[in-house]
Amino acid sequence: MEEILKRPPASKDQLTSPQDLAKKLQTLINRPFKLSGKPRTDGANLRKLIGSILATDSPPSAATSGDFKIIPPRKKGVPKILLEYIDTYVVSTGTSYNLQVWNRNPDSQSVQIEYDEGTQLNSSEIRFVLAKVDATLNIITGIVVLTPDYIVKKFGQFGRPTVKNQLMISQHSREKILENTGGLLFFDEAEQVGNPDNIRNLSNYSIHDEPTHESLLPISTIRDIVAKQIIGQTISPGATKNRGQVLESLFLKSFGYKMRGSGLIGGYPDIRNQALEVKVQDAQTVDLGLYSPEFLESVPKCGGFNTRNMRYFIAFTNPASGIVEGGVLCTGDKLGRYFTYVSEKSYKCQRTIPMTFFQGINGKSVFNP
DNA sequence: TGTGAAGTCGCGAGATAAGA
DNA sequence: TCTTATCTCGCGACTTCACA
Repeated sequence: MEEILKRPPASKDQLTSPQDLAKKLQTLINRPFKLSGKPRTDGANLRKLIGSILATDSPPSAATSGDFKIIPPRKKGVPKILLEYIDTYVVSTGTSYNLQVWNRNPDSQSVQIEYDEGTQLNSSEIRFVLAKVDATLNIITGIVVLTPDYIVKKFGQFGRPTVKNQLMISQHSREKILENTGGLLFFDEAEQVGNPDNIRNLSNYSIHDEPTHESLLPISTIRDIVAKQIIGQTISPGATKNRGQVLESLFLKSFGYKMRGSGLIGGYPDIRNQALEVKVQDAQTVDLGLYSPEFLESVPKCGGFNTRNMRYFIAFTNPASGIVEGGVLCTGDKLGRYFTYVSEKSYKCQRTIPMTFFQGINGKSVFNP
């Protein structure tokens, strides 16, 4: 993306009005836009396309570096195309579109850019540019420029922020671990929990039952089960969205739990009856979700376990074959000693927009229709 | 069944390190 | 000093789950 687009306008009043933004983007209607199937790539391509048009069609002059401050740390939540103070989104298929806004509440007055002369640009002034793409014809069929207040009035408030914690396991660390015996990095519990003989009782429990003295297995027993029954198993790379559940099923079977109903309901931890959270990972990022051992938090209905003494198994799968080649098994408190937590939580606000809304703008580029 | 919340995958881009 | 490679991490699209 052009460098000029990454700087805010020289002053707030230089921003192109949203009505004029919609007019400028009219040229994109019926323009070819091939979806790659990689969401992040498609989002970046749309941003570049919109950016290239706005950068060449009498854009605002950009502020010079000493004249403004970006307030959020690490520019978190600041719109990508700062020059026009917009974020862009691809709307493709489905019956509704899930608009996700990262690290800011679009309906708040939170300051994003502060000019030295005293004026500010805040969250509620960011404009949303949504492009409806026909996935069959591979063309842009409609553009809509929306303001946060319009979205709130028409579709309702943005939902409660969803927090997401992440952990990084570098390629180097991963390779080192896979060189260990059995490809496993294991740390025993500080104090032994449970009894190895409890495995005989597990058929009487559901994995969602609260852990008890009669159900908990020591983490060393879990290690033996992982080594013998989990490592070497295949989790199909095709099952992209439910690989965690496949791994959970493998544990369920290995522990001897009886499957009841659909069995797997997600939540934290995955296998509550063993105070065990399981993750499948073949990329560097491990998505920890709402709970992270970085922050000590008690876990409800989990026998007094907290995020630090919760047991974690992170399965390293081969990205091509899906075979579990190794992994990490330890309590939460050990994870931070060997891997890196992504600093500061990210959160997102979500707002569902029915797809019928986009059908109404077919062939048009409009502002707050 | 519809909707909001939570979870998953993994890419893009910026930062940093290594090499020429 | 410049270029290239690698690492880091922010976050977009999509899926799934929980619950009213």
